[in-house]
Amino acid sequence: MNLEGPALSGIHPVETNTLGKRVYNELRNFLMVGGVQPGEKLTLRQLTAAFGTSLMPVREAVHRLAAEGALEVLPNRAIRVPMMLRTRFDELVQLRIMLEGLAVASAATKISKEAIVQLEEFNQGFIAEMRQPRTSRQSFLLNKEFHFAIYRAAGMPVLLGMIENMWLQFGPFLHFSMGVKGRMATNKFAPESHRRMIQSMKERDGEIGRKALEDDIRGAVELILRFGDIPA
Amino acid sequence: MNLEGPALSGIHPVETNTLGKRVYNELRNFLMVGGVQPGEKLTLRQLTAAFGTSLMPVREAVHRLAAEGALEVLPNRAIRVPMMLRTRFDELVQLRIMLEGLAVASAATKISKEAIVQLEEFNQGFIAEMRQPRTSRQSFLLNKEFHFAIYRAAGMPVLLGMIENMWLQFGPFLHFSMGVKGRMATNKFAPESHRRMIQSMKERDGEIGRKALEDDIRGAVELILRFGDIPA
DNA sequence: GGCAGTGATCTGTGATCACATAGCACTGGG
DNA sequence: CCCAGTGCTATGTGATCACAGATCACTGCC
Repeated sequence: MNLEGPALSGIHPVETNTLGKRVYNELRNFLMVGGVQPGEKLTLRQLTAAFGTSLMPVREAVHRLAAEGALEVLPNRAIRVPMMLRTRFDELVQLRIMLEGLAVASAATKISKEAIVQLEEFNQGFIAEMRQPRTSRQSFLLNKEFHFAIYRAAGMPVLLGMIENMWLQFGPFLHFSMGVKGRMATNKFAPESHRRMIQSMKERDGEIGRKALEDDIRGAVELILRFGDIPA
Repeated sequence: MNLEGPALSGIHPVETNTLGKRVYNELRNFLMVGGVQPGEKLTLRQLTAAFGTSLMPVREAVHRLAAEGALEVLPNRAIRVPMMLRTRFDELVQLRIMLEGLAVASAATKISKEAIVQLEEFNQGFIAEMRQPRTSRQSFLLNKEFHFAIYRAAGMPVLLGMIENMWLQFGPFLHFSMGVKGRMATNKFAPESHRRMIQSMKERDGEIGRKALEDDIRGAVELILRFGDIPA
């Protein structure tokens, strides 16, 4: 059997082997898009039933998410989604602006031309999706892909992990604005700040990109604060 | 039995209940002080033997440390301490300066007078310890306590967790400089920058503190680069 | 002599069982 | 009517067993 050449063009890397990781990824995505309410309690056995596995993979996934701050184990050993307090929200916003700002600035100095083209495609898709009256989860995903395409280009893997972590912890806040009031009225100025970020990449000017990103985040934050009713 | 009053003055909170957490803490400290060599492989069963428990608590601790970037699970599912490459080292330094700089600046605006007094005590102890010819692990611990007393005063719990994580990932680098060349020749200028950090707290000037911290870190970094021989 | 094939051994993963404890509805005395 | 006491249920934690896959030394054919 010839293992070289085009015969293998249709082969994909195996779909994330270990069961624990699959549970982790699904639960993670579920949290990141605001699938559960802050303060809501989860139980291992309830999750095992949902995923159809045994306790073990769920235990691993939950513990890992707890280590990342996306879940919380109370002194009672009960598991819940962290409460969303205003102080925590403000801290997360401040950290996001700092961390993602650094990533944008770093990316501006080293992103490839091909990646910039891809950025423009993501943003086109994002804009098209936002024109639809009924903003869907798709717009969220496209927005996320746009942002992380930049962050990946920064070439700072540790920072990238931190930023993923921030988005993860931010997820439950989205529930407040998106879940309650139907799908969130997406930030109207996002395409504009995205355009400025792309422009900064072309001009290799990190500080312009950093400012555009800050505006992008603050735009979303304003919406959350307006619609979200976050407890003090 | 009267549970109020001074009868309970000698009671301490129970020593970190769950077995998994104890293993996690011990392994964590071991890694943070550079107890294992970068690239060294670990096995669960070897650790279970060392800790005297069953596989379960060790599995939990190892997975958590892997989630935090202090350990690494290879595609072979083997577990090892991450390799210490120069690019990663530089990234960690950059992030430490940014994150810990923010913490210092934030602490300067809100730290209490009592905490400042405690800072001076830590630094006195640190200086005294450094005068000893044979610099021990004690000086490392006092230095750590000094830094984290400031970071805790910043009142930013999420940031605090990130910084702990950075120190954890930094640990194996210390092995290079401390383990190989005997105990590291501690940064001679550390007391000076510590003094400047204390001064900035008193004057409520975050930017002075941030600069002092950066000098402190860069001083240590220079030592590591000089003695450590970190692979490219 | 080099190397594919093979078997034993070791390692991480997943399932199942056992257990201490938290949570809670119920009850009976005040 | 309130509340301490009590037993039941559910939950997270830890131990043990089973298993697939990786690693590696060995072997025997080319």
